[in-house]
Amino acid sequence: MIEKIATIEDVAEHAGVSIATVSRALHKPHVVSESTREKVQTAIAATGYTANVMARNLRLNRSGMILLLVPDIGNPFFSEILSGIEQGASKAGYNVLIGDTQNEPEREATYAAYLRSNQADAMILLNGRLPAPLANTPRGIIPPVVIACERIPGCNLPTVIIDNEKAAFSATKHLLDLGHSRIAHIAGPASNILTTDRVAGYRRALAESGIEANPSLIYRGDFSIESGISAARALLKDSKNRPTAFFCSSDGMAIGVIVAAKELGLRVPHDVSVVGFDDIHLAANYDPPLTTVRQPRRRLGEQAISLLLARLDKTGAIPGPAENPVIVPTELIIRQSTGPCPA
Amino acid sequence: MIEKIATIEDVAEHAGVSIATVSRALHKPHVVSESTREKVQTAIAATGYTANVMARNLRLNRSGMILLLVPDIGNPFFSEILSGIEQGASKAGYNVLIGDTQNEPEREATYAAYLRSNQADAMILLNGRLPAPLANTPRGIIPPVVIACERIPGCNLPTVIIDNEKAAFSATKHLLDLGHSRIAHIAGPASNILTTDRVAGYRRALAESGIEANPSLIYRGDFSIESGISAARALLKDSKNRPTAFFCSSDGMAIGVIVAAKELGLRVPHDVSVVGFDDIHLAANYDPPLTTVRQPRRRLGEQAISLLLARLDKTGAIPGPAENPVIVPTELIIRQSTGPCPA
DNA sequence: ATAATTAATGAAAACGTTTACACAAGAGGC
DNA sequence: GCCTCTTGTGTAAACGTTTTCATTAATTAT
Repeated sequence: MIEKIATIEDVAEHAGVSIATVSRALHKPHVVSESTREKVQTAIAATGYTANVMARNLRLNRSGMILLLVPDIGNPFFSEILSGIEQGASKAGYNVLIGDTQNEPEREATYAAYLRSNQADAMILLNGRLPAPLANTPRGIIPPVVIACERIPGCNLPTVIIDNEKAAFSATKHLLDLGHSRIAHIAGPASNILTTDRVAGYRRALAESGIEANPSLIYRGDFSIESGISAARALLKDSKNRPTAFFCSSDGMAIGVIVAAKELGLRVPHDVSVVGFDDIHLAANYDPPLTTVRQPRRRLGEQAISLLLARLDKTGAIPGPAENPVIVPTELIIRQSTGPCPA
Repeated sequence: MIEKIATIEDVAEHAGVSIATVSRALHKPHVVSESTREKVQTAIAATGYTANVMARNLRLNRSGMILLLVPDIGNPFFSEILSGIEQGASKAGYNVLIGDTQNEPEREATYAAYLRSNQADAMILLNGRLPAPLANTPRGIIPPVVIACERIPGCNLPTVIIDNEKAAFSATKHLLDLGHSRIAHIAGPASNILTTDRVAGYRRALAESGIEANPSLIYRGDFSIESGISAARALLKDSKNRPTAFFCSSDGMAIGVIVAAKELGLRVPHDVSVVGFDDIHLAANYDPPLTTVRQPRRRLGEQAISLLLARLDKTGAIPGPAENPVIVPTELIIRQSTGPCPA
């Protein structure tokens, strides 16, 4: 007994109509008479017909797929953004295909080619870099791409981000207000625009308090717990003029700093204050609960998908980037990892 | 200037050959003469041709898509499994489409329908439940589906899991060996087979030590930190005969227990020992570092995809579940959240 | 009554591929 | 010189849809 999947032709035959009528009964019911509509319905039930989406998409010249490029799907930071995107996409009848690029330009290029090969209708970039095939798009043609999380300088595609400079400023300001002056900054990777923006905010806050930024207090990590640990170990070694506070560019690195501080017998926040970035779920339940900059991750995803859907709707119209980039607000969440500067 | 994407026909014309030859030059190079192969190559370069994957897939009657059903993509537990799957899949030329079911049977059914509608060639289930459309597959027809993480009783599809009973046994045994006898168990949701298996392992360990399991020491959570907190609050309230140790069915709940214990001024492990499950990345860096059962998540994913690929290869052959289920070994990682029972 | 409109349907083209089949030309064996 | 093989290529059918266009029947307007 061979499994034969029913096609539209089987349905047509069973209902005694043409395949065109079956198709219309499904997609433009108002244009087909009630009696035949019923016949088609029973035929569909009888044959167990399910439309072949691939054939449909080929005809319609769309894939129904939105490609999402993320640097690392394992990072919980991205999963909530993803969730916001997924929800908006599926409401609009799209599926979200996740491309885990692992920060490799090669993989980015491979995925970006999906746009050309009709495997995806549009793309959202969370990776902060324009894939090669996209970079040399002919002038005047705007690809269906939205950038989220990290702005890409010199690229005027629709973008939704947070104000990293401002967020870093307020985090640093919080530490200054607590009386700290030796404030270290554990930054992200150098290649990252995030890093530049946050360092700038950190610097501005110090400057406004009349403090000259000390380059030896800026350390470069990679957002991971481990990089936070090693940064803190290095910075806290010299017990004489060690920093009394850390502003970290991710919650992971902040946790790393706390781990290292405890290792050295330092209490947080009594001896050392620590501010993170992102407000991952665990931040509230770490010991001590983390003071951090909350990124509205779900909102970020929602905004990104809605920008993209708008772009896909206007078939030929200029997708006016009226206010580009879209900026979603952050919030400094003060918990118990920060306290007054020790005497 | 209208953007016109080159088709195989454009290439054929440009090279002065038929479209059949172009197709062959691409997929069966040995069968076409060297000179035309070169002509085709230059034509491709000149036109900027990229094959339309959708058309190709329609013709070949495949989608190149593997559907992965997960209950919650936001859970970091799944992301490493995903990573293992993704790697194997992309090596075999497949893409992985993630279906976040949010534990809703409706969404599971919607996604499972992708198999019928040719949007996916195969499916991997991490959600521990057979989607409705799959449940009534005609006898004798084995759908291209692999189950991972949670076995589904009465379902003999290829499965790859850990031995939950045994893992729970060894975790509980570890606590017994430390002298604990009032050992609480924070279990997972009742609907979950995991829960049953782990409770059984917990019970067996107690029984082997001649301890009768006390039903009031078994609490039901949902794997979240929050549920761990409320379970521990309830169990630790009665300071008289409170448990001295907790075996938790997830690291999240274990962290919750620790949060609650600290809240009450109890020290871990001095006053209370805690064992988790999963060994998520943070477990090693929590305070204290968590004793936990390590699940080889990447291996789990790799095994699942390799089972699936094997199934997809043998076109009609019986995918002999020679050893079904495949069991990947777990490991008890002893860190500092467990210690001897207080006097 | 007849012309003009509307409503419902079917035939066939199209989407961009892959591949079964047919065919032509050249190579080799007798 | 003829038959057979091999090699390379083209023609056309198929994959399962949607949609344009034409056709018929039924309704309305004149």
